[in-house]
Amino acid sequence: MTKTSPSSQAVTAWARLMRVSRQLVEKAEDALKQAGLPPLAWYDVLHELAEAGEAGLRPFELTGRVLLAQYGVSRLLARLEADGLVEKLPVSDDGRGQIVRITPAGRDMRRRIWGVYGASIAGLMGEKLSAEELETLAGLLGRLRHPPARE
Amino acid sequence: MTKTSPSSQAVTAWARLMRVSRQLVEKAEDALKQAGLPPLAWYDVLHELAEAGEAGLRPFELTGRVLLAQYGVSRLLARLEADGLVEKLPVSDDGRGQIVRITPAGRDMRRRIWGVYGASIAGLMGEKLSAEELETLAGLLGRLRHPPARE
DNA sequence: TCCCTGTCGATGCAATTGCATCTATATGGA
DNA sequence: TCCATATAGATGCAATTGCATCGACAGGGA
Repeated sequence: MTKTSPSSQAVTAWARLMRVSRQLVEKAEDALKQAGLPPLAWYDVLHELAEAGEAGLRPFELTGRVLLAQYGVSRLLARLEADGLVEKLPVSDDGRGQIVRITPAGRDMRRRIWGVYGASIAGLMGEKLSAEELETLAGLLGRLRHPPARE
Repeated sequence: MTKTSPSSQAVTAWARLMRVSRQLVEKAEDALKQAGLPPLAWYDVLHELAEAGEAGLRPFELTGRVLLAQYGVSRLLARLEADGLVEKLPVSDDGRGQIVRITPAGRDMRRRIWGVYGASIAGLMGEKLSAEELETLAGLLGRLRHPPARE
């Protein structure tokens, strides 16, 4: 049976987590928008595809990695393809599916987004906490993951 | 001048923060939805208004406290009023404004949401980390706030 | 008093998101 | 083989959100 009433420490930590995470996302998104760059979700997808390399990824694999619903991935990929940042290839052994691969233009866009996004991260996190504190934070957050997770 | 390239620790902590916070919000929202209750934003507003008591709050004060844009507050208050959870009163010394006050039905709704929301917090945070760890987490998150903040 | 500028709150419209469902293909069992 | 069920991905429609702007009033200076 699960406890139904949270401790005061849990409530405080929860409130901070909610507030701070939303503030930081907002800051990072603002910086991108101001630079005339697409939103963070685009970066996430381009990043995953860049890591996947020439082999590419199936859309359903992406759905698992970025925190986006299936229809969100479908629509985002449509936009990325329309902008020439990714390409869709048929896959031989499954007629329903496709392979999505990042294009050179996509890699370039990823780099440009990172220029701004990375600077935001440095300013919002790197300047506020020491390397040790950041590791502590990451460790604690890791233990809150759902599902409890593979390291 | 601000650093433009984040440390690996900063990137890891950032990624965890983004992922975990979104997962937890999603879990909490799902629980509310499944219980047939309104979303978290409703709770935030009802909570602030409950704390403000009979004096109520001006909408622009709410805008500052909950992380919602001005038009978001305006529209949410319209819905809450339509549902009888809050009431809007004219304010004598400022003809543009209004005072928003929670109603008994609003207090009741807040309690009902808390029954589910509090249980989510207990399950998602209280069960995963000790009281000390929660305090550490809250402390670290607090130092990431924007603006750097009044304690 | 009369503007000019600023703030409060609301809203029209476009873009985005969520939900439900659809089509197409795969897979396994009778 | 044929059917029932499951999975991949797309999409119509409704609800929500963001952006820009509006109307109403406040506050100050000339």
